[in-house]
Amino acid sequence: MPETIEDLVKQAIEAAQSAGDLPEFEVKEYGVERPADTSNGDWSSTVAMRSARLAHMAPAKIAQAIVAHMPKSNEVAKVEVAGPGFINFYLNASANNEVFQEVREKGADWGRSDEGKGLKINYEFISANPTGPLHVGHGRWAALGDSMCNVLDFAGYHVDREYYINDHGSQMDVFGRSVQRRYLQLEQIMKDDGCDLDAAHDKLIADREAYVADEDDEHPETHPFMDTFNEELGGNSYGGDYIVDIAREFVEKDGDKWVDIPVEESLDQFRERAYQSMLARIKATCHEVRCDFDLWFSERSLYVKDESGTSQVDRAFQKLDKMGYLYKTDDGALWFKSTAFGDDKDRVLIKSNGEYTYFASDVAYHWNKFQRDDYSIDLWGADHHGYIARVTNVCDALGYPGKFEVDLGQFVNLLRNGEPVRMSKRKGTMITFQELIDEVGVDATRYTLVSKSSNQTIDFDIEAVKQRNNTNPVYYVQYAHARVCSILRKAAGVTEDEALEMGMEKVAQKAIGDSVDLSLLTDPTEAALARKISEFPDLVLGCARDRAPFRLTHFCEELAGAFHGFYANCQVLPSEGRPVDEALSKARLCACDAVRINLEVALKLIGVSAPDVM
RNA sequence: GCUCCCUUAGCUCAGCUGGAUAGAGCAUCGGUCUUCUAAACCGCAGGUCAGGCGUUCGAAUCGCCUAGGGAGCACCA
Repeated sequence: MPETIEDLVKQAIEAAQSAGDLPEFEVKEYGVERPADTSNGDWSSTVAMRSARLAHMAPAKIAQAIVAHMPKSNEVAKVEVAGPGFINFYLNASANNEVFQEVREKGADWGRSDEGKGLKINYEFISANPTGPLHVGHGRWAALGDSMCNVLDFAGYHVDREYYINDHGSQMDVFGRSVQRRYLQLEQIMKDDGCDLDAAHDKLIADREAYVADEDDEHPETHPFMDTFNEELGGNSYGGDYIVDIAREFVEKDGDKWVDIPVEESLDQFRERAYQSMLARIKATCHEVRCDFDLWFSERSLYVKDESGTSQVDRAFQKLDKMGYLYKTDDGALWFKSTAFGDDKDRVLIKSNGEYTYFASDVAYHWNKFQRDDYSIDLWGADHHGYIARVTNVCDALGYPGKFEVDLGQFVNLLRNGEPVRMSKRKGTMITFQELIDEVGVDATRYTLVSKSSNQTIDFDIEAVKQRNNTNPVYYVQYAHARVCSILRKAAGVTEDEALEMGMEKVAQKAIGDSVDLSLLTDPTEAALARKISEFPDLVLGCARDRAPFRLTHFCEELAGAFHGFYANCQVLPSEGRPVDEALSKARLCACDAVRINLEVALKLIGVSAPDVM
């Protein structure tokens, strides 16, 4: 429809110019948009105001000249000049309502486009270390990243979803040693107390709880195991309960097999198997929140030597070196000339002790991405913003300028009844993302986490998001969907079970039939519904372009609101005391079905379910 | 000191790449179910868009400055 309006304006201007009512000038933008207020029409053009300077005429005069030469159209009922020079278009009812049938024809593809023309985008997100469970912040990246990928896919891009596993650095050893220590403690307790594994496990957890509760370390006698654990690992350890849980898996599988083996000899076992266990938990959580990846990329793989004896990191360095972007300092460290691209300082790739930095991996990793995809987007937490310049610069240096983008997300504050949930990294206390979704549910969690602009910090109040009432927008939207389904079932004369079996598509078809006269829909709430639905394709494009999936939640609420308003104002099915003409009823059912489809499509994009019954 | 994000109604936030009288939801108050799901609808009230200067036909939106809040400035990952 915006194209139609733009075309009409274009023709009108040309006609006005050849008639001599307007001077010759070049139009850059026709400024076709939807007025915020419906009383200003269905579509509007600001071309007159935009052209005032070029035409040397008052905007209102230009607008009048354009309107005077406006060609007739079957779809436009009225064109008016308003305000300082707006040209407002009022569509006739049937043109406005056609969108209901259009949605039904397109079904799950309503709003899909090929705007991206299949450009291959690599979208990397979450990428949490495999040394601990996901927390709420990661949950936000899951909700945001997955929704963003859905939107990009829907807008015609080819999206590769990727999780980068930081399984290479020294934190992996720390992780392995932590599990190893806990394993030895479990075995020790079982031996000393003569108890079973459950009791030993409970003892360690209780010891940990005492440690966490003992804020100023005034009662060390209540947590001897935690203190020994910290002491033995020199404070370089992971303390969370999950470490004990993983250690427990070792006891279950291997018994006391490792007790008398030197710790350095069993470390590989503990590190590797604990890693796999943790990764499996992370994958399970991601899957549960409907966030699945195309590739779990291992950082280690970048260091594996091929037949030629070089790794991906080696080859990436060679490439940079050939272009003159690397240099060594006397202490043996290897540097990337990030300042050549405007960074504050150069960045270390290999430390003077010979170890590779995290950045070294990232160089090879991003190079790897560009060999597979056309464009790379990383979703990072706001605390990593200082890291953007060096990676961007390395992508430039590798020959991919303008192909790398970072989307930053601000943090999540976890609250309960308005009070901050206390978490201590030192003490290893936190609420995991898994615990969060267990408590509040996937739908409410995802909806809440995606519903705000990514550069806004979120206050996630557990008790508020748990509320199953009108204070929670996710249920407002889902309720609208369930209501629509209920009407369609009733119209088709099928039960909930039958509908489940048939699918709502067929239920709707049975209820509506083939011939529908949409021009019967003349109520303002019906017009509002059509208008809201017709905004959807443009909205999806905007979400993709601006990396702003949160707008979908606003759309869902607006569409649900438009539907509830329509429902209250317009009887769909005839009932006692409220007769409805059969043709009108069918037309309204058609509108209902379009709402159903659009809500399903929009909710699916943000990974939230659309229940048929509530 | 430098970099990034934020500041809009009592609260939580929109405002779609500068447009018409700045909008929702929640909370408060007042109405609406014997009738298609009241998890809903309708209505009242609520604002110096943090402050200032500038850009122009037009600024919550763009630029500069100031104030306040958050995050980051590693040979950690």
